Amino acid sequence: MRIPIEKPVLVTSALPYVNGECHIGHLRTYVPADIYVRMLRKMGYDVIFIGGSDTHGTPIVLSAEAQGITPEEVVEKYHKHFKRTFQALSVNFDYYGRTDSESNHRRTTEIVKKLIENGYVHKEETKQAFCSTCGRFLPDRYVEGKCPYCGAVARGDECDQGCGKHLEPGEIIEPKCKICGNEADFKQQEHFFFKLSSFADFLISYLDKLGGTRNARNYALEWTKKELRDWCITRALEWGVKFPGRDDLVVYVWVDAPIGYISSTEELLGGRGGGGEDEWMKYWKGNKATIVHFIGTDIIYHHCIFWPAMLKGAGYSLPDAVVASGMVKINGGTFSKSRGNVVWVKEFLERFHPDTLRYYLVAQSSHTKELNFSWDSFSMRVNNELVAILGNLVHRVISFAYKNFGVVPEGNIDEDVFAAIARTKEEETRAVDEYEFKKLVDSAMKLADFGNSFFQREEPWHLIKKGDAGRERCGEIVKNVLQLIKAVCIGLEAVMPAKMEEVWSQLGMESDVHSVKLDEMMTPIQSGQPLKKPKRLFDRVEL
RNA sequence: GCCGGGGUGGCCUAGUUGGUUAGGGCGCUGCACUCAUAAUGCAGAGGUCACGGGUCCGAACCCCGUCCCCGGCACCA
Repeated sequence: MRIPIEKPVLVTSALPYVNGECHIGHLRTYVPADIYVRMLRKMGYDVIFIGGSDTHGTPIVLSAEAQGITPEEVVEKYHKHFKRTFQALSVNFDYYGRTDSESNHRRTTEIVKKLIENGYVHKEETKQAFCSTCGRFLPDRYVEGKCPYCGAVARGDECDQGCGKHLEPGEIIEPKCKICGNEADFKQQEHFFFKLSSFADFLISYLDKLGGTRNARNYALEWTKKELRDWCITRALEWGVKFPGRDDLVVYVWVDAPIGYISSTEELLGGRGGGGEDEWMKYWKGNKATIVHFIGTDIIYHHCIFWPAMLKGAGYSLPDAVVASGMVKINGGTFSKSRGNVVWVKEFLERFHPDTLRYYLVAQSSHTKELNFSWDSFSMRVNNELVAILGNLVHRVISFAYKNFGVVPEGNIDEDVFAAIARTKEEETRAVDEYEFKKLVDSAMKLADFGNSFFQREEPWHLIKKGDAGRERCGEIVKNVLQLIKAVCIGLEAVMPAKMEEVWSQLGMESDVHSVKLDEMMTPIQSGQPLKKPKRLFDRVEL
């Protein structure tokens, strides 16, 4: 689906939970989001790109305790880490915020109050596991015991290894705290619930029109067919956004996390432009903008069910599209830190150029499908595609041209060449509309292939030795292939911004490759423009 | 169990409304080329599209049944 060109666009990328380092699984969402934003800008859209760190919740509190530091310090450490990682990978957010910011606390409080005012929140007494050794209430994932039905080991609210039954609070036998290993018991506690059940009809019609990838919509629609249970939106915890009027409760992280999209927009636009402090409302009130969320398939529920219901209940604009990327596997297995089945981005970048990773992440599989990372497939992509097809084309042609002409030679661009470029431009545009980033790179690489084939067929290295006429025809061939390189470069800038900047410079282009529009693929390269001495683009990967 | 996504030559994979010899990549074989990072180009071998039935002039694609793989099943970031 093509989004309307007249409206401003807000693209967000899921907020990383900052209690550990960035691994390549995270990037499956951030890199395509960045590529999408770059492509939209090339296509003439007015876009802002928002991201941020998710900073609240029990895991961060526990992580802090384990390290003997405060939650603030944990958050600070990994927030910086993620921010630096994104910079290193050219994932250029217009604003990268955090959910523990003053403005997010304020916006979350405002929205929760609005939900209460509108009658969407109610109080309930529930049983909650409590560990007296740790002195805290335990979320389900930290409770372990026996299933009352089959006797198997059960966790929290589900008998996950036995009969699979859902367990009501208090049902589990011999509950233990997974943090300290001691016995836990259940206490009565007052909690607040969001009336998700009253949004069922709204969600069905909303999801029906929701753009983005099919997997997100299908999953979410499936849930709406079942009974929607009300959400418990409070936790007995210190670290978080206080529930209005209650000092002992904070809101559940999935309330304040997505609100981070709004508060980050506020922080970005707060003091900007003629719109004054309310500039952000253009994006979040009255459906005046297009909102696109990039997420992983693991959080579809929160973005397609819970979040739109909250926005609707509090009177905010609704997301127009949710783009969900498939999960990353490593060597065919699930991600596991303990088993060492993990690839850390930091270590990756010590060995390889960030653009090779950006390329791999989108070239390896279609966006909504699972991506199975292996070093073998990585080296194959780099050596057979980036080195052999793209790097080689750029290097052989610019080397030849630089040596024999020094500038872009005179000559006309062939019809065939323009036709191939036009076709590529169309394919690339369609790929963006469909959120098929693999098709984007495949299409650009096909054009590079065409360039190699064209150069080979015309044998300019023979022509150059055949007098003035030969030299003239040779120049024309070279100009044609330089035109192809220029077009390939524009399309691939979104995928490999740093590397394409190098190519752009070798071509002797004066403009900024990052702000060039897609239409320029068809603009003839200027004859007489001085070429730069070429350097290799990519090194072969030897494992 | 329920729901979703898959099962296409040795391997990975395209094929969105059914239509001429099922595309591409890796690997493999042969030839050509030397501008280029032993990179490139051209040609070739290799598939009963999981299995069984059905609809149709015609099905990888639609319907029914069977088998196998993966993921989700809610308060877990």
